[in-house]
Amino acid sequence: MPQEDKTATVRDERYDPQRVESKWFERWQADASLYAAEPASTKPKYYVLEMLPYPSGALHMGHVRNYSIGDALARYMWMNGYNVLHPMGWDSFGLPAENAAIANNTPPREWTLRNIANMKAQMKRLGFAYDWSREVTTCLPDYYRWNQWFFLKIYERGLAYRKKSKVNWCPKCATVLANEQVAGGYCWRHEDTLVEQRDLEQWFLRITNYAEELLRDLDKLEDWPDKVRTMQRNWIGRSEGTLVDFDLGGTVGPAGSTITVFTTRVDTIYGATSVQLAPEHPLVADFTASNAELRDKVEQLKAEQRKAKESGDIGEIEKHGVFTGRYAKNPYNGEALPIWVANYIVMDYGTGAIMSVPAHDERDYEFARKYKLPIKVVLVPSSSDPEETVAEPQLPFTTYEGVVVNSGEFNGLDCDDAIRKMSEHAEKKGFGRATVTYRLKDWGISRQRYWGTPIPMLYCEKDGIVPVPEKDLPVILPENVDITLTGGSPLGRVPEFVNAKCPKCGGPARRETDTMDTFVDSSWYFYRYADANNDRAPFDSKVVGYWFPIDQYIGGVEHAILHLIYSRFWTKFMRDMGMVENDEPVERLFTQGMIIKDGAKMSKSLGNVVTPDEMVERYGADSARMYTLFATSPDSELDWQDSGVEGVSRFLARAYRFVTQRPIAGVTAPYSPNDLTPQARGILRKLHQTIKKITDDFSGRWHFNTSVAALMEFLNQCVAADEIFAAHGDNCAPKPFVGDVQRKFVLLLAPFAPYLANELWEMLGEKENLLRAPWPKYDPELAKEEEIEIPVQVNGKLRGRITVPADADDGSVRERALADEKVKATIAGKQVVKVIIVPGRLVSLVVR
RNA sequence: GCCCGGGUGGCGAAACUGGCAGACGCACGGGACUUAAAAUCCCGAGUUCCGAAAGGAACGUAUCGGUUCGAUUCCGAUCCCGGGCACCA
Repeated sequence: MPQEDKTATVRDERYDPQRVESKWFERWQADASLYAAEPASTKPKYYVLEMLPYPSGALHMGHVRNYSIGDALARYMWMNGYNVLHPMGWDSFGLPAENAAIANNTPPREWTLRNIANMKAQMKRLGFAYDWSREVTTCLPDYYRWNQWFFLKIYERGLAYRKKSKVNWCPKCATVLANEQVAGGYCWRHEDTLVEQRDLEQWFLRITNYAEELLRDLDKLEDWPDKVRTMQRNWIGRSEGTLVDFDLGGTVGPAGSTITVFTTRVDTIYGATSVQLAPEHPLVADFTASNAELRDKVEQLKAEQRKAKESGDIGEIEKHGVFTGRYAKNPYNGEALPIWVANYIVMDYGTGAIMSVPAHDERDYEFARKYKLPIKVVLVPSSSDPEETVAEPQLPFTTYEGVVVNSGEFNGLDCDDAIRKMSEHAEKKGFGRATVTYRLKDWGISRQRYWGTPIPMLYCEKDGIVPVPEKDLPVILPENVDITLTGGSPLGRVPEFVNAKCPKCGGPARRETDTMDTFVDSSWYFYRYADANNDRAPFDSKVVGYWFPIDQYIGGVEHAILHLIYSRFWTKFMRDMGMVENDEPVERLFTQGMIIKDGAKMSKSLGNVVTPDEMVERYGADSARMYTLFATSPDSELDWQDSGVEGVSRFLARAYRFVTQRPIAGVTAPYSPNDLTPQARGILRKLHQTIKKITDDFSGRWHFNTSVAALMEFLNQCVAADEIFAAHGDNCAPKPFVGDVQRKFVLLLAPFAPYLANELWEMLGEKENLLRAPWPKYDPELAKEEEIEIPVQVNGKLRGRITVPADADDGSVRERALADEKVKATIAGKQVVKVIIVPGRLVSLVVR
């Protein structure tokens, strides 16, 4: 029989991943529709998404890990009958392309597209099942034109505005630097040049309009990691407090001028002994106008603060301050408080001005001690004993568990009441009001860079700021721009780009030369996947309505804040525009751990990098992928060990042999488990336990490391039953049984090692695409153990083991336990006080 | 300083709801096959102690304490590692 001959030839062949993988690679290359999502389907939809990479040149192992998780899930969902959307794209604008262009004299576009081609080839070689017909490349006009379109919509709705704002400026480069290009306050290219802060006109998006909703809706994201939700909550930084106006008494500015301070502890305001201003506070300039000495001191404070901020330790700045010689009136008690300028007060939180209450604030206490300012107690610990005289609290006393004293009409209130009543009082009298502040700032999107989306705005001498009309989009990013020159936005040096006509008056106008932050690109790219080739709109709302929200998003935790907040913001504003119906883009989020090796994060500078290419070459894609899943659970840090890849590779070779030594092709007749030998029944039982285990892992905790371990256990048991699976094993187990075991094993392997699984699937005579083959179902009856071993504890210590039928009742288990020789010896001469039986798990005896 | 994770054999790890700690893999030791090696297959193994052996005992999940018949798991305190935020008023 020809069939037998074929079996004989494969049997001696060793598992050669290169041969197997190149064969399937070629086939998959030829079939573009293989992983295509169906536009309309009666199947339930499933949108699985992995964070798109920046095309830096080559994939690293972190990518392989990320994408192996998503790919396993996508394949599993396909096999479970879902219409799966599993796309990929390129976050391809950004600074490295410009740096590379300068270093290699290659235009950013060319450099980027070359990298994309290389990384796409790597992804294909790794066997990731992406629908490439939906590929999104953010640096191409058919994508970024929609960034521009969105910008116009945002501007129309008043959510984009222009404001002066501080940027990093290197005087030697004569250009703006991104934060990442500033190291310890110095320029990255000129290590001896201090970076300055300059005021530049920049475009901002009003994300703060959504601060409250972004915060509130975090509660809805139950399938996001708590860690990410907490990080976002902190980032938004909602804080309730009170604004209070301190009258300047006409000493400066027009009569009636005030300083507004923000405080969360208005209950302590009677204890304020000074007012502290940030060095950047606008009033400071007025105070120093006629006092050169004071001005110098303030400049010094400013410099100290800037330096501390840049080097990231504003938290440890040594507190300095200077008295301005002016006073402000505390509206609650009329006290005149000295106004100071201090280096630890920052302008970009609250109002840049605080009231200083040394007795009840750590920082104010420290400052007051240093400069010998008065310390006034207005809060004492609430005592359970009303007779007890008011204790002098240990200073500074900063908790909310206190009672207000020395505070006029508010004496005796506890903190929460005092805060409420004193805010109301201020409001009634007109010198203050309760307020909410956020740490979240509006999103500055202007970048003085070349390689980004041009902001579609014009400046006309007559008409001022004029948006580019929608019909003129896209504003194409010009090529052949010299970006090696220094001095502001590179686009500003391209006259053909800058010089334009005002769409209103037809007169000369100047184009905006800044480009957009690349986080704009990644804020909505996943909507584009749903309708990637639409040339009339960013996407069709109906199509997006079908696919959204994203069922599962997978990526690194490093994007927990910026990318994921901007994305949520973008979704909310698109919803308000009527473009989408979902409030949130992502239903479930998974953040995988990073990869370390030899105790440190894998990085080129540390020289501990393992590349996907070398892994694929040495072990094949299946082994490399499966190892990233096997080494540890996906959410943990992965400690890379080359020998671990070897282990997985050995397992795959065993799996190959397991099927090829006796491939039962095309035999699918039913068989009765009752006709099997005990050993074969054991295998069948283990098979169904393994199906359950892996199915549970996919629907639950995603501990794919234990899924792979379960496959290994199963295979080990099969290998031990050699006579069943060896050639000519017919008299040990019937063919239908062997074929059934082999097919199900291959199906279980498919999400983790797609190349090998497809090869074995074909070898078993299957013609149908493995992705469309149904995921095996486990049968609880077949998975059930007949006999189980139960430990017996005496006074909490393990003293014996008994073997009982799986369905034994408590009475017989108890009898067995007490009859066990070792147990009997231990409890001899003692009285059994209590017997605890946990069905199927253990017996615990308490004796005296 | 505050908020999250985490600490288990020689190594990577597992243990889902409080129920046999160390599954699975690596490395290691022994054996089979081989002229030999590689590959493969089988067996062993937490530590310490007792025993010639079969076998047995004690200890053991960062440290100390608590709850419980029983704790890697729950509670309290401490130490260490990683991440996030940080004079945020």
